[in-house]
Amino acid sequence: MDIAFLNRARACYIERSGDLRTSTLAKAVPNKAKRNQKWQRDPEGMRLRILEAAKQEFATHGLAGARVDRIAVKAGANKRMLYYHVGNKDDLYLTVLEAAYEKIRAEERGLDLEHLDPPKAIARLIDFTWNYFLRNPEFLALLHTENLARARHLKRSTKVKSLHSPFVELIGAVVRRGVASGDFQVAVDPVQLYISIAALSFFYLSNSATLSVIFGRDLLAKRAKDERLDHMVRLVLAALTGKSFAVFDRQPVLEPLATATHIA
Amino acid sequence: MDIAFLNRARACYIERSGDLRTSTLAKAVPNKAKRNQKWQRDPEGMRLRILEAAKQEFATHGLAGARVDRIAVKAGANKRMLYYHVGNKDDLYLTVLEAAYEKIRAEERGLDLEHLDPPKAIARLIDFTWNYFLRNPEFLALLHTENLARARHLKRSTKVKSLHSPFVELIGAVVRRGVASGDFQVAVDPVQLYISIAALSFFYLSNSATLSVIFGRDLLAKRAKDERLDHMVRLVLAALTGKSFAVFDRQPVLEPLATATHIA
DNA sequence: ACAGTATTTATCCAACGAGTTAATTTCGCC
DNA sequence: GGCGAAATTAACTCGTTGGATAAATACTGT
Repeated sequence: MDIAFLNRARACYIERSGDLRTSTLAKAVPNKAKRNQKWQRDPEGMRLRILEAAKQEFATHGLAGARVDRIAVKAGANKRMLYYHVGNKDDLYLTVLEAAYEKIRAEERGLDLEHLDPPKAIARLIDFTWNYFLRNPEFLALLHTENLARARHLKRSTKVKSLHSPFVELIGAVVRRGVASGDFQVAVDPVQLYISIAALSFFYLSNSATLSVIFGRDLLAKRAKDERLDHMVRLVLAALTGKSFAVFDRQPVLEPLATATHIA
Repeated sequence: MDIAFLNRARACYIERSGDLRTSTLAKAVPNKAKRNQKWQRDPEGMRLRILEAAKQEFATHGLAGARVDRIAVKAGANKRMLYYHVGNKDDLYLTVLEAAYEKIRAEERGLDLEHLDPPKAIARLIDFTWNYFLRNPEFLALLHTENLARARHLKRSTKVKSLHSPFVELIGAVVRRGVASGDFQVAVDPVQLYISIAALSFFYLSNSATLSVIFGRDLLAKRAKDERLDHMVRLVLAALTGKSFAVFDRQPVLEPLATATHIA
C-alpha cells in the first residue's frame, strides 16, 4: 500500500484547482460528471489512506512524536476525518498496530514448511522473516514503539491476542521431524528458536543506523545484506544440525526461497 | 547511579522546610552552618542528577515524548538548570546518549577474554552482554530512540565515533585462537558474530513486553531469563564448535561468569 | 566584610498540538 | 427534484511545552 500512489489517486480523482476531470481510475468513475465539485465521497478509500499515513507517521516518529496534523496532510485529508473515521490519536495508533499484526500473521500462514525437509524449512523461515522485516520496516518501528509503552495497547487489544502466530507450532513440528530424521541433534524449545530467529534479523535491521555509524560501513548495502542473511542461516543451521558452519554453502540453502514465495 | 538516592541526598542535604541541618553527606558538609539558607550550591551533583533524570525520561518516553519539565522535577531541580548546565533538549539528549556509550565501552574494556579458552570466552561475552542489557534497560531504549532518528545525533557526535568498541578485535582474536586450537570450525566474521550476540539479548529484552503478551507468559520471570541465557550460549557455541547443542550443559559454561565480573 | 561571579528560583510567553464545533457539500433514495 | 443522512471542510479552543528573562541567593577570593 503506497501512500504516494494513494495520494496521487486522490489528487487526480478530482482535479481540485481546474475543471479538468481525467478520472480514469477504477472503482468509482462518476457517470454524471458534475462540474464544480469540491470533493468526492470515498469513505473506504479515505479510511485506508488515513491508516496508511498513520502507519508511516507512527513508525517514523513514535507514538508521542507523531503529529495528528501531519497524518491528515499525508492522507490528503482534513484532520477532522481522522476522528470521524477512526477515532482519537490512541485509537488511530491501536488500529495501525492491529493491522500490522494482522498483515504479518496473514503472510506467515501462506508459508508452508510442512513438506520441506527440516533444514530447508528452517532456512526458509529465516529467509521469510528477514525479507518481511526488510519489506516492512514500519513493522519493526511499531513493535519498538509498542514496547516503549510496555505493550499497554497490545494488552487492551483482544484482536491481536486472538491472532496466534502459526510459527511456534510449525517450528515445533519441524524440529521434531528434524530430530526424528537425524538432521537435528536436539529438540530445542520452539519459542526460544522463534525468538532467536526474529532477533537476528530484527536487531540488525532496526539498529542498522547506529550500527552503521559505529562500524563505519553501510549495513544496508546490497552486499552487506546478502552477507547477513547468509550468516544467520549458517549460524542457526550449524547449531541445530551440529554440522560445521562451512557445510552450508549458499546456493542449495537459499535457492528455493526468495521473494516469489511471499504472498502479495 | 540511582536517581532516588540522589534525590534523597539532595532533599536531606538542606532540610528546606525546617531548620534542622542533618547533613551527614560526604563531599561538602559546610563548616559554617548558616541558618535560613534556601539552597546549597552543588554544580557537579546537579549536573549528575539532571543527566540521570534525563536518561530515565528519554528512555521511558523517547525523544519526542520526553518532557523537559518532568526531567527538572525528577532531578529535583528548576527547569532553568537544564539549560544552564547542559543546554536545550537536544543537547541534553545527545549528552545522555554519549554518556551511555561511554559507560558500556568502559565496562567492555574491563572484560578480559584473552586468557580464557575460546568457547569460555564466547560464553562470557554472551553473559556479559545479556547482563549489561538487563542491568541497563535504558541503554536499549536509547539505542532505539536514536535509530528512530536514523542516528542523526550519533553522526554529529565526534565523541561516540571515537569510542571504538574493543569487542570486534577481541572477538576476531578469540575466533582465530579457536580455529587454531580446533575448538571452532570456521573463522566467522567477527562483526557478524558481535551483532548476532547482541541481537539475541537485545531483541528478547527490548521486546519482552509485546512478546510476553503474544506468548502469554512472563518472559522476564527469573526462570525464563535463565532459560534464555542458556539457550543463547548453547546456540552460539554449538554453531561455532560444530558440537551438539546438548554438549553444553549449564554448569561448566556459566559458572565462571556471573555478575561479580562486572565493573561497578 | 565586601565585591563580583556562579548558581538557583520564580515567572512569563509564544508556538504548537490534540481535539471540538459548526457550517458546507455530496449522494442515495423516494 | 428535493429531503435527509453521510462525508468533508474550515475555523476555533484551550491546555501543554520548550524556551527566555530577570531577579534572588550562595559562594570565592581578597
